Amino acid sequence: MFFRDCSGSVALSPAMRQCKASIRGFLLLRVLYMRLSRYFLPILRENPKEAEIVSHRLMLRAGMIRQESAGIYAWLPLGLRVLNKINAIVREEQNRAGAIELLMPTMQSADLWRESGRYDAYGKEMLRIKDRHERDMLFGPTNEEMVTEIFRAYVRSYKDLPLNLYHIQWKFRDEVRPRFGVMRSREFLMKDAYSFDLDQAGAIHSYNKMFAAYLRTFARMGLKAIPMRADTGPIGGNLSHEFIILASTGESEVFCHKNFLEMDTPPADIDFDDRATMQGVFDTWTSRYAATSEMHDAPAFEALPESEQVSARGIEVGHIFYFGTKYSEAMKAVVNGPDGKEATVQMGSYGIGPSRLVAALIEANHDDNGIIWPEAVAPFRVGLANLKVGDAATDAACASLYEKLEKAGVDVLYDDRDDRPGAKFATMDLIGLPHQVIVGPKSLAEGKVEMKNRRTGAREMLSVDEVLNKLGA
RNA sequence: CGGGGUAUAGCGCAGUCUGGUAGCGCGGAAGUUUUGGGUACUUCAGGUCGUAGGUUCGAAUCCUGCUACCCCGACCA
Repeated sequence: MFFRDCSGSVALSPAMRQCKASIRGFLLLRVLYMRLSRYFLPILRENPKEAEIVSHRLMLRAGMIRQESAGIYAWLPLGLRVLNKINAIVREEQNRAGAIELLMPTMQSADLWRESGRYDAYGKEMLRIKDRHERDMLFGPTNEEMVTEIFRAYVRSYKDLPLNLYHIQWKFRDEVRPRFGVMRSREFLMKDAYSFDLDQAGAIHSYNKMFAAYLRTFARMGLKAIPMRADTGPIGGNLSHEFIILASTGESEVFCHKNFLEMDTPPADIDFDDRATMQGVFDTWTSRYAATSEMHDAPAFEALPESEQVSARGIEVGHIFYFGTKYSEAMKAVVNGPDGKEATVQMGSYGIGPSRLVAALIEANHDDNGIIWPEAVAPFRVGLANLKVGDAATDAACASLYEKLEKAGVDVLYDDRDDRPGAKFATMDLIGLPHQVIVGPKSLAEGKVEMKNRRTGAREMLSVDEVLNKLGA
């Protein structure tokens, strides 16, 4: 606006002119950015042989990821868009629950881990590296030590509690056998949050807050995640839940009450600061039977009426832990309490794997033709297909639709490639955008375009205005 | 970490047994054709056959070492 106003009468300085030009260039780039002919979407027509499970196959075919080493992947533009959408939801829900984002480094000093005793305990899964000065470093598999170090450096008073710090950052665990694409990779993205409280009651409340936030997070992605009592593994502690989504290709066997599939998730305006409310959420969601095979209690499960038993396979998408003073004690993270005495802080940690979630979402949402993205995480909401590039009327209709959708802030990918209709349909179905707007000379002759719902397959013949209306543009 | 396997064009594969200087399909480029569910045809480009060494007049092919990747199990966000 400012530039348009001054461009007419006022002489611009060279710097201003350059600035204006670069802004115009930026806008132009933004428009071209989502034209398929100018995008980077390396689709594979054939199935890569190494991909055993459907999500891995579809991620490779849809040009979302590329393997660079065993268990190490590059995220291509389409995959990155999904990852970012997931991260955005995770962030919103973490913030809503009172967690605060920071960013810690991937490389850590071994000394930090020697303090907690985990440098030797962690085993070969931890990637150990020496720097040029022969100092022992490591690529972090998790961050309890580092966040505790940061906490103890600054926090001295109980008045600064409770505190929950999180980041979304790449982790490395040198898995013996990475497989299933990004489902079990060595390098993976993790949202890890760490809570600090003065006492156990406070720590339980922090745990419950994350518990509720996780239920909301997964629900927003269209996933029904079931919290299951879990083993704590090398993190330690005695209270822990895994969040599992049911999928036939899941890695673990799970058992639960069928009611989980119908339970309501906490609303957005629930009071995260009210202990009773949070405890209520926790109690409700842990009142029914739910366990992974490691924690399975067969007699208790079989005591349920058979019609209420669900025995299935599941994918772990989140894991939360309350471990008390395991790290704060070893690393001397203490605060002065109201009584003037030093108290060792109570901690918990809370992980979600966004990169794994991408695969899990595909496992839960696909058909023979490809991926079916839930709206909330779709790389683009709308796919606009021009069935006859070069036809003036079709080109004009697409350009107009494209521009209006863009202006309304609708994520749209415009397939303007000079290609056969069949190829475009196949591409759209493969990459799974929720809405397809199909524009060709036949329907256009009647003043209509076709809108197809990827999930239901339902097609409607609509006017351009009706399409814009439906998409909220 | 145990067991099994693979490595030849961007992807999927044949050729290896029986040594003679590399081929098919898809994809890519150019063209003609076609235009509402991966169109057909023509032409073209693209490979030091994972790597190092050995045997041989000659190695993708035979021998040895190494590396990478995949699968099955035991382990894990």
